[in-house]
Amino acid sequence: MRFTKLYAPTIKEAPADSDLISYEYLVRGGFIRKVAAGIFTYLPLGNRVLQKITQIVREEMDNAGCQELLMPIAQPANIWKESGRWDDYGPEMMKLQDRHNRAFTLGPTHEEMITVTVKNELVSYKELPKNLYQINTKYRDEIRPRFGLLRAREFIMKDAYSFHTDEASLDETYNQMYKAYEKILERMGLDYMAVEADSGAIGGSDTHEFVILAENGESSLLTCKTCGYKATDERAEYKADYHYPQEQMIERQEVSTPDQKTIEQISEYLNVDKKKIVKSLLFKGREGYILALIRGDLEINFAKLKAHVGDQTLELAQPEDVLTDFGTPIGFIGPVGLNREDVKIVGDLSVRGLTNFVTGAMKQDAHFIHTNLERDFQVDGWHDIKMVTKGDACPVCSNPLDETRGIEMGQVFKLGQKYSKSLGANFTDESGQQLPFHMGCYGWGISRSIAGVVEQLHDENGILWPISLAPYHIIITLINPKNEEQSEAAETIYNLLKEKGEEVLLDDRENSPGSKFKDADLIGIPIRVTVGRGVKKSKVELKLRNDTQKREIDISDGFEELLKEIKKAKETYDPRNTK
RNA sequence: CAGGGCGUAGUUCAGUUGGUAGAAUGCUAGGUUCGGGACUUAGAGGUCGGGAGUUCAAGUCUCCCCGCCCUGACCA
Repeated sequence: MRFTKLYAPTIKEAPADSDLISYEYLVRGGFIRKVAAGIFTYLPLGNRVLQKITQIVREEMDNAGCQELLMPIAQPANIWKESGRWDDYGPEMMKLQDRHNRAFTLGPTHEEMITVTVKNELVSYKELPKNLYQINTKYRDEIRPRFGLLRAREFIMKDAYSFHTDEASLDETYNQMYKAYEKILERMGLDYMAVEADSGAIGGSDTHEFVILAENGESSLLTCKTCGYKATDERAEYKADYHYPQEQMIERQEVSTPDQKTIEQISEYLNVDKKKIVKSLLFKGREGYILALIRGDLEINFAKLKAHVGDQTLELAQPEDVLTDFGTPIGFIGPVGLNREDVKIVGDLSVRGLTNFVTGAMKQDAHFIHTNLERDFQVDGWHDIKMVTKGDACPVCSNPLDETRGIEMGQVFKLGQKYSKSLGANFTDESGQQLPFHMGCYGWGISRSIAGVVEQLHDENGILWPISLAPYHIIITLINPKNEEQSEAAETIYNLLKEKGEEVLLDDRENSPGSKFKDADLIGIPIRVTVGRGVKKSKVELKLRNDTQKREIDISDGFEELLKEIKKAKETYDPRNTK
C-alpha cells in the first residue's frame, strides 16, 4: 500500500477528549474515530488490526473444537424476561420497539439467544458436547462509557457457549478454552495473567479472567508472590484474622455530631480511631433493604455483597429514599433499633468482636458511642464483604498480597445449569430422562483487544505493534520522492517485497522527512526501511520500532541482505523488549 | 442516573466593560528545502452546539434543550 493512497489521517495534537494513551494514539494514528460516546468507526488501519485479532481468535477457537455461527443483534424482549435478566441487566440494555410496539434489545450478550437456538434441536446426549461461538457486535449502555475502546457502548466480542451432559464434560471444555485463551494472548505477544474472578450478572460458579498487565488498567488484581494465588479485586479473598482487646462494655450514649457524615469527619470530630467506628451502608434490592456493616477504615466489596445476598439488582439506596423510609440523611444511618422486616443486616467479619464502637443514631446530626453487638442490635449474618487490599493475608498461604493493574481481555465461565433450567433447555440422557444442560460460556473482547495491546505496547512516540497484529509489517520511508535515485530504489524494494507477499507500506508522500518518521513511529510499524541519501552508495537503513539503533544495509547484492534481515526481524521482533 | 466542567475554523485553543470573528497547526497554490513534525509567500475555511429572550447592538447577559468530558460501586 502507498501512503498517498491510504486513508490514514494522522493528527499531531492529542484530541481534546483524550483520557487514555491508547485512545490518543489510536485517534492520532488514524486507526479510529469517535462518532458518539462509546461508539467508533474503525478506519482502514484500525480495521486491519481488528481483522488480525479476529483471525487469531477464530483460529484458536476452531482449534479448540468450537464452531462458528452468527446470531442476531436485535433480540426479542420475551427471551430476556423468561431468563429473568430483563430486570437484572436493566438499564445496561439498549432497548427499542418495532412498529407494532414489540420490545427488543440490542444484545448485550447472547446466553439467552444461544439457549433458544439449541433448545429444541440439541436434544440427545449423543450429540453432546457441543461448543458454538460467534464474533459479533454487542451493545451495552454503560453508565459512563470511557477510555476509548476499553469501555465502549458498541463493541465487538467473541462469545462461545458450550453444552454438556455433565460437569466432567464441562470441565474438559473449560480447560480447552482456558488453554486457547492462553494461546491467543501468546500469539498477540502480551504479558498476561489468568485470575479467579467474580461472576457478576452472568452468574455461575467457576470463572477466570484473562488480564493483560497495564498500568492504566481498570481491573485491580491481587496476587501472592509466595504461592501464586491470583484474583480480581472483586473476587479476591483473604485470611480474615481479627483480634480485638477485650473491653468492658460501656453504656451506649447518643452524641451530637452536626454535619459530621463521613467516617473521616466523625473520626476527627469525636477523636475516635476509624477502627472504632462501624460504617453502615444501606442497599436496596429486590426484597427490600440490606444494611451492610464494616469497620470504618475498610471498604465494602459491592460484588461480594451482591453475590452473598444473591441479588444482582442490589444498589446503594438513594438518599431521598433513605430520608423518607428511615427519616434520616444517609450520613447518620446505623443498625441500632432497626428491627424492621424489610431490612436485613449483613456484618463484615471485621466488625465481629468489636466493642464500644461508634455508629449512626438513625437521626440527623447524631451518632451513638459505645455501641455493642448483641446488646444493642443483632446481625442477621456474618460474611466477608471486604474489599481486599494490598498487604492483606493471602487466603492460601497467609503471606501478604500484592496489587497490580490490568485490562480484562477475556473471561471463561462455568455457568452450570442456571440458564438451561430457567429457559427449560433439556436433553435426553441414556435412560430417556430429561435433564438440563451443563453450560459454559467464554467471552473475548475483540475491539477492546486493540486498545489493550496499545496500552501495554507503546512509548512516548506512539504504538509498538507486535508482528502478529501490525497493520503493515514493513514501512519504506522514502526521504525525498523528488530525488530520482531514491525514488527508484524505494519503488524497486516496494515491488520486490510485495511480490514476496510482504505486508508493506510505502511512504511516498512529499512531506518533510521528520513528519514521515513521526508518523511511522506513531502508527507503530515494526520494521522501517529508510531510503535516503545512502542510496548513492547503495545503502538503505533498517530500523526496528523497538530499537533506537539504525543499521546500514548494502543493496548492491540485489537486495539479498535486506530480504534476509527483514525475514530475521519478522521472526525475532518482540516489542516488549525495547532498547 | 447524580455531582462538576466544557461546546468558537478540519484540529488544539484565545476572544477584555455587549460594538465588524482571531492565533497556531492542518488544508490549497507557488518558491526554497529534503535524515526527526523545515522555511517562506499567497489563499480557502466559522448561521460562535440548537432554540427562545433582553438590547439600537449578543460569541459575550438570561432561560430551555442537545452534545461532549471529568468523578461515582460498570465490565468483554
